[in-house]
Amino acid sequence: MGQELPVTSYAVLGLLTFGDELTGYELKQRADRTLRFYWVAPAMSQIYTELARLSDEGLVAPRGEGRRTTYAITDDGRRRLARWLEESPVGFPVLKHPVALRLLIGHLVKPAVTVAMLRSHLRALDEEILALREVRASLEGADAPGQPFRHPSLVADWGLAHFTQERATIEDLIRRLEEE
Amino acid sequence: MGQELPVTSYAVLGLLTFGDELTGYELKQRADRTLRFYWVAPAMSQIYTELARLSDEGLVAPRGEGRRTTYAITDDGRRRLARWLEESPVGFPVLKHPVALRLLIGHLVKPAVTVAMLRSHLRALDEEILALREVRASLEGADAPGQPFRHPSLVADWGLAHFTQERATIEDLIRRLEEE
DNA sequence: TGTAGCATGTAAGCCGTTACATGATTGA
DNA sequence: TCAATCATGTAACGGCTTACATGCTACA
Repeated sequence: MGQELPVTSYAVLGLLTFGDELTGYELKQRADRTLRFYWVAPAMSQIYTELARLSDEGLVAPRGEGRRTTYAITDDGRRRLARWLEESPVGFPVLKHPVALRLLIGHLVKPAVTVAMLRSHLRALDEEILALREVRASLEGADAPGQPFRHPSLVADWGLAHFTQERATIEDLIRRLEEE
Repeated sequence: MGQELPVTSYAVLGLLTFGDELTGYELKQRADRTLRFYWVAPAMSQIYTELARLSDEGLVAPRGEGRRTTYAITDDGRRRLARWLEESPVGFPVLKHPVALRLLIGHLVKPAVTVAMLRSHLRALDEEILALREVRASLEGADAPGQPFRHPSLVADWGLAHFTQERATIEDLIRRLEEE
């Protein structure tokens, strides 16, 4: 016990710090709803792998027999997360942006192809913004300083600002490409 | 020949569409300088793996014997890239943002810890902005519509806007956290 | 009664990293 | 002449995905 865990382990563990205990299945849903915006949405099978590992390390405690096992974070888990936050190096964000990648080599295709791609990305962005707004709305009422969803709501606001700005940039790019 | 390649293959291949031919070593440098901002900076060994694969598929042509082999994109490679741009689904960006992830569970540590992390990220951002500005500056003079670095400069501008906006958001977050 | 959602896993395999290994060339 | 940089690979392995497999429960 005690080796360095992959960041995704901490991410999953972090999802259990909001006062409830969840099944693997529910954890996957929470990850899809929130974590996916700034980390990843691990595959179902990956969630179970993480839960097994976290369990082995005593960072979560399974409860319930047979089908439908829920997991709660332990005191050790909470301490371990806090230590991770305090001591481990943070690292710079990694962005894998297929739209930017394709724009880079836009000289290989007709401008209309690039513009169509950007428009399609705009639609995808709108959907993401909508989904994130819903998440943000669901945190309202418990998002003041000191309340349980304070930090999640800060992150959600950040995400919304990010998407909104990207939306504006894409629109600007379309404009510039169409002028040519 | 002709199976779907991983996106990173296309990314590496794309770096060879700017009129020059490079060694694996030089390709790595170019990736570190530019690709890393919106895709990844593949490890040296990965570059060589990609070059072997692209070579097998006839998308790049090696030139030069023994030590120091340069690679140029072939006509097939250019066609393949164009087809990829036109036909394959684009996919939404994936962001792995350790700062956002840690902010999410900020309730586990003293506010000062979170603020310190954000400040440190601010410094990292400044370095990235500086590096990207240099890249952008190096494209000047060939960045007008129709010129070879038109698209790379569009992407660089986008990246700068993105980092600048993130910088402002982080400063705002620090302000909000310090008010408490 | 049957279909969608809940729930839990195993196996194979790809992508990519780190570590290791080797040697030539250039310039202080 | 010695260190930094250029240059090219191989091996082991970790993280994560996709595909496969199984079965219960709620509800229309």
